[in-house]
Amino acid sequence: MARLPVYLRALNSLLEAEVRSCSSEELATAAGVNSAKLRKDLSHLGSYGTRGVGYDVEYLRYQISREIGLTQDWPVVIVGIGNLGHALANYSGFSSRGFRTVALLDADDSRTGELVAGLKIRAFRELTAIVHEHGVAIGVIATPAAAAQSVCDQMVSAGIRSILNFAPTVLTVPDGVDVRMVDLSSELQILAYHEQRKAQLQSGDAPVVATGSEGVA
Amino acid sequence: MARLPVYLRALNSLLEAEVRSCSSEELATAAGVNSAKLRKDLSHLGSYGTRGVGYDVEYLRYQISREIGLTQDWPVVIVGIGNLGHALANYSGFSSRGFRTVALLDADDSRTGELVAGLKIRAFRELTAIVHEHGVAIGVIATPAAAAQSVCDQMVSAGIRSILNFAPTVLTVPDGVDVRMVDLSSELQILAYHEQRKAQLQSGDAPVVATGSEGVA
DNA sequence: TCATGTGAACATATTCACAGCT
DNA sequence: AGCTGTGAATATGTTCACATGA
Repeated sequence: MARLPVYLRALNSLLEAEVRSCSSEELATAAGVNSAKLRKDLSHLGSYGTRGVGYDVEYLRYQISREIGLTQDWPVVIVGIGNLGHALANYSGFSSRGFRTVALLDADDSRTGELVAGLKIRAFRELTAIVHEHGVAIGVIATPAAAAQSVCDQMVSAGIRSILNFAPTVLTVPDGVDVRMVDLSSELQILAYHEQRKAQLQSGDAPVVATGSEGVA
Repeated sequence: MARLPVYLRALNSLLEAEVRSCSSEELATAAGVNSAKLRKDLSHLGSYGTRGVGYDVEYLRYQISREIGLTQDWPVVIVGIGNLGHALANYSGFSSRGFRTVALLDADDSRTGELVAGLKIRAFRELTAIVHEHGVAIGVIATPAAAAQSVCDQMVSAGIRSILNFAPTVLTVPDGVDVRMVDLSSELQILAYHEQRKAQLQSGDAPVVATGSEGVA
């Protein structure tokens, strides 16, 4: 189900190109997946295609939006307005998809009142009041790692049950709370791992199984 | 293998807490995974544990670092110095793990020379020269979606074979080039999906299979 | 005739449970 | 006695290939 947003984006760009209808093959190519996988994914939502024809782009786009829950409004709070929090607050991809940033919070009171992306930074202690006032269900953590678990705990007691965590630390949460972690450094590490493999192959090394330090025996 | 960075982070925090040795159970808890999975993952790298005892934290940390390729230096270029590129340039999690940002590039020439995170922004056209000069193998794309494919193509022809893409668009690359995509808005959408499910369950709705529009029959 | 939707085959990933080593 | 490393069992995900229906 993590692929639905990708399909949605592909459908949006087809719509921009004024494509009205498409086959699973076309949409799969645009989304960068195999067409059988796309059809199986879509068949879980219902039968929104027409055999022999394909999918109606606009109709399918609406159905996927509805399935994801984008037909409703999602108020979001962002905690930790450093460089990353700043970037997230300004990120247009959130607001354009039904996510509405209702507050920016920072533990550093000297920053309270500072204007970022059209919103005034508020004190972290206002969290609970803001969550209740706006019915916030999703919280974004962009603090340093050391603060993240505490911020998370307070989000959970304020009633937030979905958390997007950019701090490089594992968060512990009660059952019923979802956390998604985005670790920028892990992504680079995974690339480095593959890059290293490619470099080894190219330099003609045999795939290394032994460490080279065992020798004798 | 996407979990190795997580294990590495867990080992680093154990080291900070001056823990010398740990069991698979402890490390798995710290990393937020099942202990059997952790042991199986580690066994792919080699036998770095001691039966009846556990793992030496420092030794295992080194072995994982080496496996990922963090014992070598990885020069990185970041293209697109908007809010996100700015945040990435300042992100300490990169530099602290062997990744060295050697250049910040932006297509907007009016920004050339501007100082960000201690580096001067340079013109995008310098890409190839920079890649060759520093032996850059990893490129980060933080441009708007519309520019991403073109930036990607030029990275590839400059010799970059690993790309971290923050632009919300699917990139097409030749064989042998790795792309990892980080889509901030997709992450929120996935949370919204689960949140919607939780709300439905709580309000006592039966899981909806039919659309409600078929009626008669 | 054509492309969807889907069972069946295949592949990959996770978990269990215990043999083997310290 | 205790914890790793791993085969076997299970679960999940992907791809194939074709019956089905517009």
